[in-house]
Amino acid sequence: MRMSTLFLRTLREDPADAEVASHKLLVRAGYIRRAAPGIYSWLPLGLKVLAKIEAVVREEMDAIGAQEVHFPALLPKEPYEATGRWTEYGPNLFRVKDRKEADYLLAPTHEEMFTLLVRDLYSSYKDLPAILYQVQTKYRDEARPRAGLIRGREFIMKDSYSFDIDEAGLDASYAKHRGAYQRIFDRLGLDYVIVAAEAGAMGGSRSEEFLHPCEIGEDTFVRSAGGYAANVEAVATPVPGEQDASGIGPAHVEDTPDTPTIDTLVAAANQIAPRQDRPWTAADTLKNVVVALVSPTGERELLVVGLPGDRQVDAKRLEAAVFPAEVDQTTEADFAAHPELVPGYIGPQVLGPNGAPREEDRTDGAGGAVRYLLDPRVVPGTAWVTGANERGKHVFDLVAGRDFTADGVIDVAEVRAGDEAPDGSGPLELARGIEIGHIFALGQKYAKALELSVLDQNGKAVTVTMGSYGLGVTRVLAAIAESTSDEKGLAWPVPVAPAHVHVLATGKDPAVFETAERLADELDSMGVEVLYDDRPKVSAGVKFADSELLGLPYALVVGRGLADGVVEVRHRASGDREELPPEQAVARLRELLTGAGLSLR
RNA sequence: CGGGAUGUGGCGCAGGUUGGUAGCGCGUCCGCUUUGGGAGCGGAAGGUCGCAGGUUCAAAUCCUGUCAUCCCGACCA
Repeated sequence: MRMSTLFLRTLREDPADAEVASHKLLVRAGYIRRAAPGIYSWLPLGLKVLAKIEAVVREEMDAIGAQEVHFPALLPKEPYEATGRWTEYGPNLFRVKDRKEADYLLAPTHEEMFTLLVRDLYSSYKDLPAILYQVQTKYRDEARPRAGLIRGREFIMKDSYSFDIDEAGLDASYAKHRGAYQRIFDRLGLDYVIVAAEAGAMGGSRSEEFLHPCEIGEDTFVRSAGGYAANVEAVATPVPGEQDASGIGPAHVEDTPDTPTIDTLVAAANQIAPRQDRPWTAADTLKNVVVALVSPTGERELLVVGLPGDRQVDAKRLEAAVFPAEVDQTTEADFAAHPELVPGYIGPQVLGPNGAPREEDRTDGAGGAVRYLLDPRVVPGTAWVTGANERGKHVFDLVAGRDFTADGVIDVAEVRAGDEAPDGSGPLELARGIEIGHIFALGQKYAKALELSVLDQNGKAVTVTMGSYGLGVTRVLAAIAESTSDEKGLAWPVPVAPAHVHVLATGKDPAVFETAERLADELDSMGVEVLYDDRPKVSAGVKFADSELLGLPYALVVGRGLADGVVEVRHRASGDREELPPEQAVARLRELLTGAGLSLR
């Protein structure tokens, strides 16, 4: 490639709408351009990188026996109605109508299509196992696209699907994918952790996420020194043993005027009913948080979550826990429908099984007691200070199991650094990451919904067991850019760089250009991908700056040193420079690239 | 959905209170000079000032509405 004819314009200034490094630099360096919010056009250099990443992905997928297919991005709604996702996916689904007003969608993922394809073509256990995949553009109408390619509304994903006769087969397919993903990210030079995740939206039984640890990541995950790692949405709180409450006196109501918050309550408790052994703390209180849930069919229901007062409800954990219902803000009307909920003084005595009988046929959330779910820490025998359902009053020594019960358990309290790992492997630390891959053991949800079964050895129909495995190709590209770039620009690792060596001819001496061109040809003939900056009348400073912005792993500078018989080899990532005679420089580059795993002629 | 900010040549921005010829930097084009760290000088092209109404002799500027974009938030009764 020659810079003089390459379709490229670099920008000196950051685009105004970019916040994160990968976004700013990919736009400035002319790899991508914004077409609409969260939607990007790909320019020549960007496409080269994309192709490199896709090639690695394809090689490793093919290596586990997966076969590539390609579905349309534009699909009819029927298959998605069959699985319920036409509604479950909610506003995140791009919906379109054709001229006959028929509903279509831009696929956010393709479980349905793969399932139907296999159902149509396969009918025997002898056909299984099978793994199919595609590299396809996906569409999700994100509420808030951000950070350039990291959270876009259009993005490229490799999605694959495994089809097995039983759980053991699924386990094998799952393990194959896990291994393939590890090899892919290793080859791409992208740091990652594998964390336990919430199967949530895909309705599976178990799943793991591949996260690239990164400050600007949107996923919070935890890990312990002992090796436990999980998405914060999937952390299971260790359940303490039941307490012996026999020594705790009966619950008693106290006047606690003007204590609508946990802080004011704790202060009042220490005034009104001080403990002998230690002061009251927020952890002694039972906070009851009202949330409104909206089911996919639009039914609204109130839910009260009871949790220790020193913890807050984690919105993402809550969303994951109540899926497919959505969490909505509570309104005046919600409270009007439930006069027993006294804001600031809500207590378990009127909630769930402790409250009024349910009127199950009501769908507006009114009538009967509000459903009540407890944090796992609130085990039977624990005593709490909590609301007395009357303005200005709280109840003390209210014992779980003795004085109240709940409809169930919900593990949605915030996870904090220092919390114990559920497997006892030590305290947790919190970190952020970019989700670059997600593997799901789906089970039979889609196979059942779409009636995918095969005949087994006995001629009996058996529902197929599936897995689905996503890998965000464009997001991986952004993650690599994010983690390898510096203040000067991009700095691609060899396996994904749009080209390997940036040959720069600096100066105006014709000998410089002749030598540069000859060296570029030499490199090219041994299989090195070369970007040659042959632009005349462009100053050395501009070429250096562009070269650093574009971020090829190595630069070969032919310029003023040529008079002394040397050229310069520059290492983009480290900034190292070496001066060598031209022929040695070529040999040196060959050595460097071979060392980076490239096979050259 | 809530809050905040912003919409002015390809990109980044000023101008707006005080209404009166639409400006600067980068980029692009032409000429000359320059050429190892985003060059200099001279010339040039390129803009319905987001959109729609309104006020006014006159609107980028004031008023109303609307659309869009970006950032933060989303529970903590």
